[in-house]
Amino acid sequence: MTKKQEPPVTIFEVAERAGVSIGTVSRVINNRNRVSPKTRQRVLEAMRALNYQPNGLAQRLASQQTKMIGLVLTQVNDPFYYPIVRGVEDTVSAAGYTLLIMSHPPQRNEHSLKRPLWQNMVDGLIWVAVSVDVKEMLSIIKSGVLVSLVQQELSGSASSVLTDNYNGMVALVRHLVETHGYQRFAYITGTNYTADSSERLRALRDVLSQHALSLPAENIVTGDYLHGSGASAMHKLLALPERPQVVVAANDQMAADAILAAREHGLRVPEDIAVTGFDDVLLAQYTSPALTTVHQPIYEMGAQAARLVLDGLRARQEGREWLPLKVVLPTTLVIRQSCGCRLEEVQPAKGGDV
Amino acid sequence: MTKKQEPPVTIFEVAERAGVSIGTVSRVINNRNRVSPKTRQRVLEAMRALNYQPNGLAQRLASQQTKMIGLVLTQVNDPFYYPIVRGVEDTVSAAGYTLLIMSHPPQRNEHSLKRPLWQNMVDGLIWVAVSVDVKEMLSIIKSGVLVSLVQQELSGSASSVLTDNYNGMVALVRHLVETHGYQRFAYITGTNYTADSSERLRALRDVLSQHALSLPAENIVTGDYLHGSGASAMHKLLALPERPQVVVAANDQMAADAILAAREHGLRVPEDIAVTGFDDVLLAQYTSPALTTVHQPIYEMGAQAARLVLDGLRARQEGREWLPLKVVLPTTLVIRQSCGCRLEEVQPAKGGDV
DNA sequence: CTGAAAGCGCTTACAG
DNA sequence: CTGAAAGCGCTTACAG
Repeated sequence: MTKKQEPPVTIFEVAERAGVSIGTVSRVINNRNRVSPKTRQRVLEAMRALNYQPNGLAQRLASQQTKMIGLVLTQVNDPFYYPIVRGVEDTVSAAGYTLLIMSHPPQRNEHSLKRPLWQNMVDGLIWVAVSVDVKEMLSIIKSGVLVSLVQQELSGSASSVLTDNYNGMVALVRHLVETHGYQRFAYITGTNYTADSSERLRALRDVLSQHALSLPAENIVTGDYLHGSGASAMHKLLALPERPQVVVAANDQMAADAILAAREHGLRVPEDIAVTGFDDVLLAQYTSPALTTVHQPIYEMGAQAARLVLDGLRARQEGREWLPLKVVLPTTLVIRQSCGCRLEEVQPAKGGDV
Repeated sequence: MTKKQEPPVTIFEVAERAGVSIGTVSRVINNRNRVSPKTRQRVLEAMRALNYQPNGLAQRLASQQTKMIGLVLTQVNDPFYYPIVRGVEDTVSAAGYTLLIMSHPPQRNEHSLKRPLWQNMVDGLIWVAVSVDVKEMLSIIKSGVLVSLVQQELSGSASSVLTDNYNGMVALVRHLVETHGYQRFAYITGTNYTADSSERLRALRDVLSQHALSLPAENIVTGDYLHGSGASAMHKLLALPERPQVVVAANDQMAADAILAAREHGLRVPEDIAVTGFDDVLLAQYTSPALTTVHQPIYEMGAQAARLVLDGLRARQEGREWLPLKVVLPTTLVIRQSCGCRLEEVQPAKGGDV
C-alpha cells in the first residue's frame, strides 16, 4: 500500500518545542549569527527529537541561492563522457552544491508548456560537447547563470575547458613518421559538433606537410566517434587503390572497430596496417594489439569545468571582479603496440580514467 | 567582468503587462482551469515580450510537488553503471521530472551542518547497487520518499530491479560443461556489496554439482569488479597446483584482465585456459579472444527503476493503492570465442548498452 | 542574543 | 472565466 504520509515536520514545530522563534531555529541551522550555547542546545535537541529536515526548496527560495548546478549532456551518447560526470559531481558536491542532470538542452525562447522543469533553478551550468545555439546560450548567461563549456568555446561570455588536442596529435603523428617512417596516412574523423576532431586533423596535416607528406582527400573518411562507425570507415579505406600504412582514428572506439575490420579483411595489425586512437579510454588497453593513443584527462575536464563555475559564483557573491577563463588541459602520448612498436618496448600500462 | 544581473522578471510583471492578476497568469502557465482565449493570448504575449521564466523553486514550494527524483550513485565507480544513468534520466525527464545526482548517500540521522543540500527535495529516490543501511533507508521511506533499488532488495518497503543473474550463469556454465566438457573450474568474485556475485557463484556451483563436478575453495578468488583485480586473481589461480580449465569471472572487466594476465604467463586463451565474463559491456567485443559472457540489459535497469518510482508517484497522486514491485529482467548468454568456441561458430556481435 | 515581520515567487481553493 | 488572499517553509534585515 501507499504509505500514509505523516506531514513533514516544519521549522515551526521545532521552534515551538524548543520554546524559541523560528528565526532562532533558522540561525542555528545556518550557523550564522551568534546564538547562545543553551538556546542552540535546546534547538538542536528539538530538531533531533522531531527528526527535523529543513525543506531545501524553501531554503533556496528564501535565501535566493539555489545552490544547484546543472550539467547538460545532450547528444552525448559516448561512454567517454562518464568520467566527466563524476568529475563534476565530486567537485560540485564538495562545495555544497547539488547537481542536476539535464539531457535536454534549455529552451529559453519557447513558451510551450512542456519546457524543462529545472529552469531558473541553477546558479551555474556546465555544458558538455554539444553544438550550442549561441543566441540561446547568451540569453541564458544574460539571465545570470554562470556557464562553463567543455570542449567548446564562447569567448568572453563563458569559461571553457579544452584539452590540447593539437599538440597531442602532433606528438602522435611525429612518432608515426619519425619512429616508424610511415608515409601513407588515413584519418577517420569524429563528429563535427565540436572542434576536436578537426583540430586533430589539422595537427595531422601540419606534421605531414612538415615532412613533405600529404593526406589525399580520399584518405579521410567520416566517423561519428561511436561504436560501429570505425568499421565502415575501415572498409572504405581498404577499398582504396593504394592501402594506407597507418590509420589515425579520431578516438579509441573507432580505432578499436577499425582493428576488427582490418582483421576481417585478413590483415594483421600493425604488421600490414597500423591503427591509432585518441583518448586513452580503458578499452585502449584491451584491444589486440593494444592501442597507441593520446591520453586525455577526462575526469579532470569535469572537475575543472565545475571549479570554474564555482569560482565565478564565489567571486560574484563576494562582489569581486571575475572573468571567464579558458583552461587547456595537457594531453600525453601513450605508446602501445597498434602503431607497430614491439611488445618489448612498451611502456607500462596506463589506466584510463574510470 | 561579472555581468551585472538584471533582476529576473516575475509573475507580477507579466500580470501587470497583461492587465490581469497573477492568478490568471499562473493558470495559463499551468494550463489548468479554463482561461478565455483572449486573456490567454494577452498573457502569452506578455510572457514572450518579457522573456519570462517561471521560478521553479517557487513553483515547487507552492505546489508542494518537487517534481525531482534523486539518483544515488555512491561507491559506484564502475563504467558499467553509466547506461543506468541514461536509462533513469531519459525516463524521468520524459515524465517531466528533473534528475538530481547524489554521490553521497543521504544521512538522515545526523544533524551536522554539512548535510547534503538536496534533502527534502525529491519525490523519489533511485539507489544503485550499494550497501544500504536498512534503518536509514526505512527512515527515508517513512518520510514519504518513494524508493527504487537497483540490484538490491528491501522487501515490502521499496521496489527493486534485479536481473536474472542465477539463470544467466546457469546457461553459461551449462554451455561450458556440456559443449566444452570442462571439469576444472575457477571463479573470480565481485564485491559483496550486493548479492549478484554470490548469486552467480551459487549458479555455478549448482550446475557443477548437477554434473557431479566440484569447485574447490582454493579455486575461488576475490575480485572487486574493477580494472586491475582480474589480473591479480588470475595470477593466484595460475599458481595453483592444478591449473583450471576455465576461469569464470563475475564480470567482463575482470575477465578482460584475466585474459591479459594469462597471456603474460605465456598461456593461450582459450586453448590453454578458457575465460568467461558477465555483463556484456562494449569491452567484451574487443578483447582477444572476444568474451563469451552473459548479457545484462543495463540501460533498461535504469529505465525500469525510474518507471517504478514514477508509477508509485502517480498512484499516490491519484489516491490509488500501490505496492512496491520487484522486477527481474532477463539475461541472455552471448557466445563468442573466449570459452573455446571457434570463430566460425560465433553468433553475430551484439552491442552492449552504451 | 532573540523576536516579530516582511519577503522569496509562485499555486490554489474560495468567491463572485 | 477571473480576482483577492492565504499559504508553501524558510531567511534576513530591523529592532530591541
